[in-house]
Parts: sequence; structure tokens; C-alpha cells
Amino acid sequence: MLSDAVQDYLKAIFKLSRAPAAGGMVTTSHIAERLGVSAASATNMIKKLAEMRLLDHHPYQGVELTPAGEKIALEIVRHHRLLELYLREALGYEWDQVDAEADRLEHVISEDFEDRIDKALGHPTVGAHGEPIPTKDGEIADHRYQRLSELSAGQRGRIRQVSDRDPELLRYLDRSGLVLGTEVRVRDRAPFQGPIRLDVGRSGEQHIGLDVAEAIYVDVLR
Amino acid sequence: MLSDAVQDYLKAIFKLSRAPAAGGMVTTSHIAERLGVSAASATNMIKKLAEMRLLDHHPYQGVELTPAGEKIALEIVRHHRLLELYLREALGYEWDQVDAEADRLEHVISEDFEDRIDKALGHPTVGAHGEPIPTKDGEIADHRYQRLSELSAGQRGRIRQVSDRDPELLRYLDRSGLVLGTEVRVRDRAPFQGPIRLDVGRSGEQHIGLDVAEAIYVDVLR
DNA sequence: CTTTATTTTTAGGCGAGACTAAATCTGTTC
DNA sequence: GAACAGATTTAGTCTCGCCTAAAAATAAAG
Repeated sequence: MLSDAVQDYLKAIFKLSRAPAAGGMVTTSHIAERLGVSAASATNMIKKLAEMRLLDHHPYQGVELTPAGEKIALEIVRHHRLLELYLREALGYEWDQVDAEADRLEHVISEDFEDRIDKALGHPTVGAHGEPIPTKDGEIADHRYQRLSELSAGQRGRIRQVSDRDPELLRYLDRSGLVLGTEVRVRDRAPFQGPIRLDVGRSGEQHIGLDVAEAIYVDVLR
Repeated sequence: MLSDAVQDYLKAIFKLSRAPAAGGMVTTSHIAERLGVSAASATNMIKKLAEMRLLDHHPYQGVELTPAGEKIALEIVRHHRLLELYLREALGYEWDQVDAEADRLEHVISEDFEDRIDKALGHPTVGAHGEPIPTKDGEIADHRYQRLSELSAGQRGRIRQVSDRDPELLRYLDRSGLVLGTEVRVRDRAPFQGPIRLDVGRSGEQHIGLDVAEAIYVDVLR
């Protein structure tokens, strides 16, 4: 049985390696920062994971998950995303509360539990924030949405995914109507990394900062 | 935050102290046996728990939970029993599978999760095997059922609780119709700790061993 | 090409919670 | 009341996952 710590590292490395601008290679300091541990601790765990053949360590350069490591990471991500969705759909959790609860549950649920909530949810393919849910045999869809921050004035898009990193942000998005499925249109963008003016849905107009727009992923329409 | 190990010890001590023939005092070796650790390990943890004022340690005699320790134990038991029932009612688990899953989940769920499943279940007062569920403020009902093994020929009873210690036993009980709510009547008892012949419900007749009868608790009828 | 700033790794330690082996206490038996 | 069996505690280790401080490697700047 893999420890919680091992699982957390694999998950973090997987997510970082998928993040834009990471060419598959993930640095020690990024891992340490993500997990809130010292760089030395991260190095130690990296060495251990490398011995277990769950990742390749290129000293001073970074790490890369092996297929075996990625497989495990995907199982954890699957657990996490199914749990998030279940908490929301079956137990009425708010959008911003599911991540923390799922972080603790994901390490302890059995395969059976996973299968049962998967079934209860109707075998969903996307999670509570629009992220793809890996299949049981380790396939994960690659949606390639665009960030809302990349759209230019006049473009329209439908919100398909939002970053789940910050509960505060999720509450803000919820209040602002910027939820999954909503159609938005960029009215204009202020210069110098300024705010974006948006039409949200049929009604509201919103001004959002660039950081917020970067956390929203859309399908471009038309 | 209390570690999983601390929680497991408190829960085990609580359950042992409630078991018949334990005068509130629980021995080191019983604790060690229940948790599957060496007696030395149990002694270490006992000293630690005594320092935390969660139990009183009378060296070489045994331990007794303080009110503070019992409070925590009851919270864990509440988590466990609500989870067991939820797994059964909401996710369709079998009678014998819920204990193991709940053992892992009980340490990680939040207060919020507890409240949500409690509500979803309609604030139940007994768990999946008939055990009383402690209330949120640490009250636990004391049912004082009788063991089926204590009934004499001719007596009738309704099954109100079964021991959850052995999944194998639970499967056997399920197959035999010896489930919660069923009415049973003792036809006769073989001598020398022999089997008990039972009428089960309206139909079946069953012969069960004394060990099995000791694991079944009934309300005596008439 | 050398200095400097940054990142990464090494070295050494700490707390939890388990272990084994040895010492000590309790209780029973003669 | 002495001896012995069994339970309990003490003493000393081990692994895991974290830490800080120091050393080493890399990358950037002069």
C-alpha cells in the first residue's frame, strides 16, 4: 500500500506536469511549493519515488513520472474528481468546499467505493469544476480549452472548466454567475493587463481581473 | 488534530470497556490484541494518552477513559456508525462490507460530512447492525438487549442488534434470515453447549451454534 | 572566464508509532 | 512464604516523513 505522502507527491507531480509551460519536466521547488514542504523534503521523497520506479529523476533538472507512476497518479485523480462530484451531487456540498474534503477521502476509499459512486453518478466524464475524470484504466481526455484571458474583444465562449485551486475564487465565480455551462462574451479589455469587461449569460455584465480570467476555461463559440 | 492511531486506541478502549465482564477497566493486552499490535506498543501509547489526560493509567492494572477521552471515542463511534449506515442505505453495501470501509473513512471525514450524512439518513438512532449511534453531544443509548444464547426453550425474541466483529458471521446470518427486526423462537437447546434450534420469522427453522447465538441480541417478546 | 544568485542536494536530526528482548510486577500454587 | 507463570513495563531500534543548515551544482551577469 502506498502511503498518503507518496500519493500526494504523485498527484502533485502529475498536475504540475500537465500545467502549461511545463514540458513534462517538473522541478523540485515546484513540487515542494505545491505540497507546502521544504525543498529538501521534496528531494528526499523524489529519491524514494525514483527507487520505486515511479518517476525518473534527472538531478538538478527535474522529474518525470514513469508510466507506472502516472497510472497511480491517475487513479488518485479519478478518486478525487469522482468524490468531488459525489459530494456536490449527492450531499449538496458547495462548489468551493468539495476539494478539501476530497483531498482527505481520496486516499482511503476502496475500489468498491469508487465503483459505487461512479455508478451512482452515472459514469460521469467531467468533475465538479469541469476537469476530465480519468477512466478506470488510466485514460484521460485532453480538452484543450482556451483560457478566457486569451479571448479578444467580441469573442464568445462557453465556460467548460474552472481552476479549483482557490475556494475564495470559486465563491466569487459562483456569485458572479461564472459557472460551468454559462456563455460569456468579451466586450473589451483594458490595456496594461487591466480588467476584462464581460457579458455573462443573458443578463449580467461583469468586470473581472486578468488573474480570474486565467482561471476560467472556455470553448470558443462561432 | 488527533492522529489516526490515537483515535483507534480510544475507540478500542471504549468498546472494550463496554463489553460484558469488563468492569470499566481495560487491560493492556486486550487493547494490544484488539488493535493487532504488541503489548509494548500498547503500553507506549497508553502512557502517551495518559499524559494527554484522555485516560487514567493504573500501572499493571488497566486503563479507564477520562470523560475527555470518552467524548472523543464517542465522536469516532458516531462517525463509524453513521458511515456504516450511509454506505448501506445510500450506496448499497452489503451488511458485512460496511465495517472495513467505515474504519478507514471515520478518521478523515469533516464535521460537515458527518452532519450531511446524518441528515440524509434522517437522523438515525441505530446503526447498520443495530448499535446505538451516539448523539453529537456524546450521549449514547444503553439498550440492554439479551443475547439470544441466554433464551430458554419456548422463549421468543426480536433481533435488535448483531455483533459486527466478523464479516463471515454477518454473511452467514444474512443467508440464514437472522437479520435485524426478525422474530425468532427458541425451540430447544441441545445439552453441553450444543446448538440451538430456532424458528426464524414465519417460515424457516435453523440450527445455530452457541457462538453465533451469543453474537445476536434480542428484545424478549411476551 | 569568473563571480554571484538561485536551486538542488546532502548531512544530520526529530517525533510518531511500531517492533524485539529484557526486566519487573502480580497472582497463584504448593 | 517461596517459586513460577503470565502480564506489563522498560530499554533500545527501526522506518517514515518532515525539518534546518551546509554544501554543491547550475545559470546569469559582469
